[in-house]
Amino acid sequence: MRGEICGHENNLRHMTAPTPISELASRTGSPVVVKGWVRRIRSSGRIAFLVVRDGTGEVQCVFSRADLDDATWQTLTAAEHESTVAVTGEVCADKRSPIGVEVSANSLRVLSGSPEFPIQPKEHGIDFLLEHRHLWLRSPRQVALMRIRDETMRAIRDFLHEDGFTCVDTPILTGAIGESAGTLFETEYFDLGTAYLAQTGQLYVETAAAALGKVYCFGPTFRAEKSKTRRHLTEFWMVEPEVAWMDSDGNMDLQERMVCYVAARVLDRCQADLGTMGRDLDRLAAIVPPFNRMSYTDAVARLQEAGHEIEWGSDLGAGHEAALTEGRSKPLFVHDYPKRAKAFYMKENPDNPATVKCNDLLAPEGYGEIIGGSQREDDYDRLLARIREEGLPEESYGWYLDLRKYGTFPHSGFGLGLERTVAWLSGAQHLRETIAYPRMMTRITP
RNA sequence: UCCGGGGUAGCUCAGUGGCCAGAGCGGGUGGCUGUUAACCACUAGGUCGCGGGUUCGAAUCCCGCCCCCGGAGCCA
Repeated sequence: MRGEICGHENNLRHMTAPTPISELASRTGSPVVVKGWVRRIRSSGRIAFLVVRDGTGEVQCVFSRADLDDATWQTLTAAEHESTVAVTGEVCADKRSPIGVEVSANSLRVLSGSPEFPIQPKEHGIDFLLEHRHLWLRSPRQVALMRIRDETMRAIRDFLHEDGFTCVDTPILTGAIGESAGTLFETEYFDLGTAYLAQTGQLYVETAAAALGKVYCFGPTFRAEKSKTRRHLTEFWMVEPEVAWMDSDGNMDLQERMVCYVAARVLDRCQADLGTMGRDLDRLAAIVPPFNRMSYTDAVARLQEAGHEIEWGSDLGAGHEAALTEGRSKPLFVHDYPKRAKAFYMKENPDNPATVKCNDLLAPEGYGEIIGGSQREDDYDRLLARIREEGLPEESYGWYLDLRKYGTFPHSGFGLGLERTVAWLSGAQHLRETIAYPRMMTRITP
């Protein structure tokens, strides 16, 4: 452990502690030990190049036959793609290096071999790559995506905490409750019958809003939908803020501020990784307030003018969303959808009872819906009526109805899909690359 | 579930009725070079998804099945 500093073994470990590759540029002329994985090797009769990465960066280590003993030279032949090595040498400035320095090596230890590493520096099919996801993660593009995802999550949490939110974790194992049955994963739960994996934390986080005012949950959610598109996973992460005394307009204000904050943070802190992804940075710089807000009714009118076949009252399809966001550089709010197209808990619009106070946020460039949000129905009788209309099991919603029975209050919230947001910000074409181990209809391993 | 595309070497693919099924990459051996997905030569490597049918002859044509891909629906 960290506290144990005495003992021969720990001293040894300390002595062989490697220098992170990210620090080499500031150590020109110094002797160093670099430990990491071999990305590439080019060896020959007189000189050899070993590109080593360690998670902080990568560096080329140069081995000159004339400067090495026979044993070290022989060892080079055992260094394979993705084997682990310890290289001892001196940091030398070199204009040809992308990081300005390379290591003039005088010794090499192969710590572990890596016979025939499956992933080559070439094109592979997606099925093969997913079958080897545990190894694919080592690729530069995947590393960049994991860092962008990490920064996106940090930015979301930082924004919410700076804004006075408290994180309240909601259960993953639940009884029969959620937006709709039929798309829930089931599992046996002792003597209590069937439990379901949560497809949202919203109903629970609503109750926490009555305790803490501004709250959010952030965790994995599960949808047993038989979706096979680039925009769907069966397990994905969602952040769900919920705010007491906030109406639908305030809800959109909050979404706008959060999305802009996150985009700015990723742009600021992930430039190199966005570069690895080939992302156009101007696209992220354009994500600033305000976002356009369009009512569902206006959206349908626009679509009809553009020749789309859509009736007022039916939900927007992928083609409609693409048409509405085409040519835009910022996300677009579409609000006040027809009641019959949306979930039971959304608050009826007093100005137009056929619609509810809700909104989607559609990302540009075809990334689609990254947020769904609404003001919640806070009237006991109306909510009960909606539960009955939808044919939901009334007895399962007792505690949810209680929230309207004991000191009800207007409140709103939304769910932002992490993977869709990361895909959009990074320019990834498919959600499956934005999470380390994507869960899809046809894949549960590795 | 529906629609479309696909399944040939470890990987990416070419091969649409006719000798023993090919290339590049990767592996192995040797050579060579301040190299950048290095290069050159040699070499090993195949149940052409599975089953049946047509034919003198099937990777190739027909039927059935399985699997994968991404689009729709659904949603974040």
